[in-house]
Amino acid sequence: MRYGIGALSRDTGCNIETIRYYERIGLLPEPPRSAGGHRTYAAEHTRTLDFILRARTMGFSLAEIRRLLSLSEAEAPCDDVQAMALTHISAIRNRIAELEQLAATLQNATNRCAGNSAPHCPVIDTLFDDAKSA
Amino acid sequence: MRYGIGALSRDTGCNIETIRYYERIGLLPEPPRSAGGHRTYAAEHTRTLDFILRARTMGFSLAEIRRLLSLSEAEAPCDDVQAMALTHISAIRNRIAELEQLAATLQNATNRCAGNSAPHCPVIDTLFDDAKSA
DNA sequence: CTACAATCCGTAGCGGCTACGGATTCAAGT
DNA sequence: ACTTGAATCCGTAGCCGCTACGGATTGTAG
Repeated sequence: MRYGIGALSRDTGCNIETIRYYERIGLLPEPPRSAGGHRTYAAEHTRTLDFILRARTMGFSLAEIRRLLSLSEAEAPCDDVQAMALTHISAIRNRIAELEQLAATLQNATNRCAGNSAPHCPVIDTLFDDAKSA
Repeated sequence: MRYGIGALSRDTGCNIETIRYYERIGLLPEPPRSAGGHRTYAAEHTRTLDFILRARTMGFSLAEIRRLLSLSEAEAPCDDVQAMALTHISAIRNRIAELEQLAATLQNATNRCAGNSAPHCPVIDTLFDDAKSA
C-alpha cells in the first residue's frame, strides 16, 4: 500500500536524491510522512514519477514537464499538449541536422588523416582553420 | 598589434565573460597586462580562442578541448587526435539515433491527436503509459 | 532490545557559461 | 593637461538537472 523512498526508487529506477529534488522543485507532490518523518508513497506517486521520467527521456525540460503535468489534469489539454510536442519535435529535428553536419565535418577531417602518423594533423587544422571545415 | 578584451570579443564573437572564464580555467593563456591591469591580447590569442570556439561548435567538451590544445602543440598528435575525433563521431551518431527515436515517438503520438480537441490526449497517454510509446 | 539498514536534511559540487555591480583605467576631445 | 564617458577590472552568485557527502535520526528483522 504505502512504501518508502527506497522502494519508489527501485520501482522507477530513479535516484533517491533525484526524487527528493523533484519534490523540492515542486514537480512531484509532497507525500504524507510517517510518524518519524519518512516519506510514504503510494501508486499515484509512482505513476507521476514514471510520467516525469518518460517525459525526460523524450527530452522535455523540467519546466516543460511541469506544464505537461498541469495540462494532464486539465479538461481539454490536447491542443496545448500537441503544440508543445510539435515545437519539441522541430527542436529535435533541428538538433539532429546540426549533429549530422558536425559528424560529417569530423568524418571528413578524420578521413584525411586515416593511417597517418604525420605531425601535421588534418583534424587540428580543421579546428584552426575554418576554411577547410566544409 | 595589441588589443583589449573587447576587441577580442568582437573579433571572435565570444562573450567577454566567457573569455575571462576560459582564462580562469586555464584554456586560454593569460595575456600580458597593461600598466593599469587590463589584458592585452595579440593574434595568437585570437587564433587559440577561435580554435576553442570551433571545437565547441563541434561538440567537444572543454576538457576535450584542453586535450586537443595540448595535442596541437605536440610533435605527432595525429593518431591521438584521430582517436578522439572518432570517439566523438560515434557519440554524435548515437545521439542522433536517440533523437530520431524520440522524434518518431512524439510524431506518432501527435499524429494520433491531430485536429482533436478531446479531453483525452494521446501524447499525455504516451507519457503515462509506456506500452503505447512504440 | 539490539543491530543495522533506510531515510532524514542541508549544503556544495559538476559543466559551461551569464549576469551583476562597484571600482578602476583607458582613449578621445577640448 | 584635464575631463568625460566607455571599457575593463574582479569577485560572487545564479542558471539547469542533477549527484554526492555526511552526521543524525528512524524503521525493521531477529
